[in-house]
Amino acid sequence: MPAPPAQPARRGRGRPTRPVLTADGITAEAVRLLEERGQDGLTMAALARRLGVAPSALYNHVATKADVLRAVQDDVNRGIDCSGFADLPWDEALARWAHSYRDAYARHPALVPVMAVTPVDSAPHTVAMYERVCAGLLAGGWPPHLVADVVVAVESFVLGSALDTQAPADIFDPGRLPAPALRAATAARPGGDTARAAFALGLDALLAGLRALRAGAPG
Amino acid sequence: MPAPPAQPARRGRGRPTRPVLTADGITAEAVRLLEERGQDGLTMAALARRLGVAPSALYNHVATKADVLRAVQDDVNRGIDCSGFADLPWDEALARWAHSYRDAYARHPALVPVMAVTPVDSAPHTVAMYERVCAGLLAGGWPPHLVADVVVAVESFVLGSALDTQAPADIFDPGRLPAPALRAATAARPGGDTARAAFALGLDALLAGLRALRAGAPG
DNA sequence: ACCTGAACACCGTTCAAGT
DNA sequence: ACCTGAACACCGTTCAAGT
Repeated sequence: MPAPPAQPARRGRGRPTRPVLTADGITAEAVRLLEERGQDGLTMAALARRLGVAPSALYNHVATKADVLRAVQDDVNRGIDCSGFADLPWDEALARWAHSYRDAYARHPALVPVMAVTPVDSAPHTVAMYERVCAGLLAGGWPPHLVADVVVAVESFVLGSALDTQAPADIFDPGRLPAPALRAATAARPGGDTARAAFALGLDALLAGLRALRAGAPG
Repeated sequence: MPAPPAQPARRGRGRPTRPVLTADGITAEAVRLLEERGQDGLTMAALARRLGVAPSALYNHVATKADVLRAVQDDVNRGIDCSGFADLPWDEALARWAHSYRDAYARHPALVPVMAVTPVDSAPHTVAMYERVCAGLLAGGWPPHLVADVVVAVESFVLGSALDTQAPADIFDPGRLPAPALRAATAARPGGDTARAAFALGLDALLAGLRALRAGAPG
């Protein structure tokens, strides 16, 4: 959190008597901006305006906008629930983690491509998350050489599902094109939160398959 | 394909004697540009330059850049292999489709967010793809009310996996942060194409789970 | 060291003018 | 109808000048 300066800082146009910005304060404001205004709303200019500062001032604390996104991502990962890996069976822990992970990125879909590609190095909360997940899978008897693949597979499904939450409800409407099977399938689909239903079905299937795979391994 | 004009068109600065551009020609060039220069390389200015035209000329044929991306996406979907749904068991067809789908979007990761969110309406190849997939699942005995969820679940995994192919090899390196389980898991991971290994494991698990679910349904 | 303000090289998009 | 070229309202980023 950006500790509010005891005295109102910065008047003139030189160096302020006390720093106005901190890297953490920039990150916190970026998270808020992303939540309120979405992907396109997070610009360096908008971020600076909300911090009461000229855009160029940000560059004293971050190197690039990608830097800001990485910090925001680590902050989002801080909120993902890994608690199950401490005391639940690995599959139940994985289910809890996957749900929490999906929900977090459904709130921040712009971060999905960032998360899929950004090295974990120097992102402390992200490393802590993976550490708990890997420890839980190892404790659950998964052979070490498969653990990373299991994590990546579940994560790929989670991030794809997070993107899917952004799809409009009528995404599968074929318009005036002929598509009887597609029409039948969408017509038979129950109403409600369809993205959540697809996620639940897929996660159940994925976990059932992983259980079967795990049962075939020693340990 | 943009049929090359029989005579060199366009000299002066008024209306050309023959149209220089077509919507299909713009799409074809956009696909090439995206493959050669990647996401950031696909700008309206670069597209216009390669077509020998001023950027504003594009707007006589497409309404927005998002329009171009939608057309590119439908063109990419044209290349996805749905052949299995005609004569293979549904699970084998789904596996073939998923592999082809993942490979196509691994080549065009910038389209992943587009694909996840864009309505299928007026995208003929995309509608044709979903039609074959749904028909195959219905023919395989899936209850109609589950078909769309199965499609979306597999698709979410595929698109997440396509993004994962863009991750650097050392994405899980925790740097100097303490993370023994994460280190053990990454150290035990065999070399080679790790993204493909994770995709194969996840797809196997997902399909095994879907088979079990399908076996519990009538048909 | 850390801010401001001007500047740079871009974006996507609009629109009057030309044929 | 379909092009050009100028223009608009943006981007992210750099940098000299100020304290």
